[in-house]
Amino acid sequence: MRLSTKGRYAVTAMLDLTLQGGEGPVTLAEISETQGISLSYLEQLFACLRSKNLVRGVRGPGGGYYLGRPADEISIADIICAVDEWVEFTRCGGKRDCKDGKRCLTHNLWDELSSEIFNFLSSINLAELVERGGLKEEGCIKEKENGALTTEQGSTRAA
Amino acid sequence: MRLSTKGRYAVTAMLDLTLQGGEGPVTLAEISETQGISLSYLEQLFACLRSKNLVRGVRGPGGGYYLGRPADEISIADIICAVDEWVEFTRCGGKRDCKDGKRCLTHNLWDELSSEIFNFLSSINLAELVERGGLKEEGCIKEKENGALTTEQGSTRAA
DNA sequence: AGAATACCCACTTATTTACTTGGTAATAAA
DNA sequence: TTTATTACCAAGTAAATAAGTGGGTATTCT
Repeated sequence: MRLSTKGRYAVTAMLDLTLQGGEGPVTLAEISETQGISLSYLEQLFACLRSKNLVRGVRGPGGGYYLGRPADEISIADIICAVDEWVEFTRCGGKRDCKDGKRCLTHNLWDELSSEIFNFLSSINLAELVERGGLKEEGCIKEKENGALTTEQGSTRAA
Repeated sequence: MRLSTKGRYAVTAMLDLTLQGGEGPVTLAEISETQGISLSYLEQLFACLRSKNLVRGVRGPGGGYYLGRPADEISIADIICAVDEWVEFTRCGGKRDCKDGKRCLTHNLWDELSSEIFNFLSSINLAELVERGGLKEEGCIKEKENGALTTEQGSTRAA
């Protein structure tokens, strides 16, 4: 499981694409400007996204990028997987001794936690995010009563 | 939001601690051996965990580490926050022009997604993980027929 | 023809991971 | 009291990754 800023960049860019996508293709230059991501880095990210058919490029003047399929068919997990490798590394998989069971247990636990997060991210798609203008609306996601939500320095958000 | 292998190491080590914790303190050497993490790297991770009172060290022969509080009061988010910095960087926070709204919108969307993941990780504690030997059991998390996740209501899982 | 765009690749730099080395401090047991 | 065992500490190195640069080529619209 891996969820780094790289994946976040990709999600942010895809959100931008979804928001502006109705009016024809969106150029990387626009996204670069809007989101403050370097153009060439965006190109690299979009090369990944394109290879997974999450976006479709159109060359020439007036060109740019479309979503590769409807926004409600692109999950956050799709995007992060495309750029983030997401390698499920269990070192015990083959080479090392894992027959005592103890090590495998914690590994299994982590693996399941990992796939749990994956399923969660898979259950959210771009259309939902954009429709709601966020996640806060009823029915989808509720804030905790303690208001433990995003802040710039969130290290004190623990329960 | 950040969820790297560093946090995974910490969670794995804490799981190991929870599993073996009943029989007195657990040494870092044991965890290092069991989990295949270098001793000094573990020391660094545990320095972070200790500073947040997630673990308690006992020096001298027969020493080692205990959990800092009951396993059902330590969430996965607690652990990851302790070692992973978890800085919520929204560049638009102050300096750059963010009045056109477009950029802020995608940033807000991401921020809320980020805190959603945070809440999810906050809702899982070590005791649950160990009790169930995993997450798949009924009662905690149910899979929908389509494979997406369901929670009791909304997405704020009962912790 | 020329400009705008995607597309491509090889490189650099900065940051983070993961590990190493070489210690000091406390404490249980010999 | 000595010694071994552990936590604790700090300053590094090495490797991986993230992020950005610079130089192109290929399409396609005007």
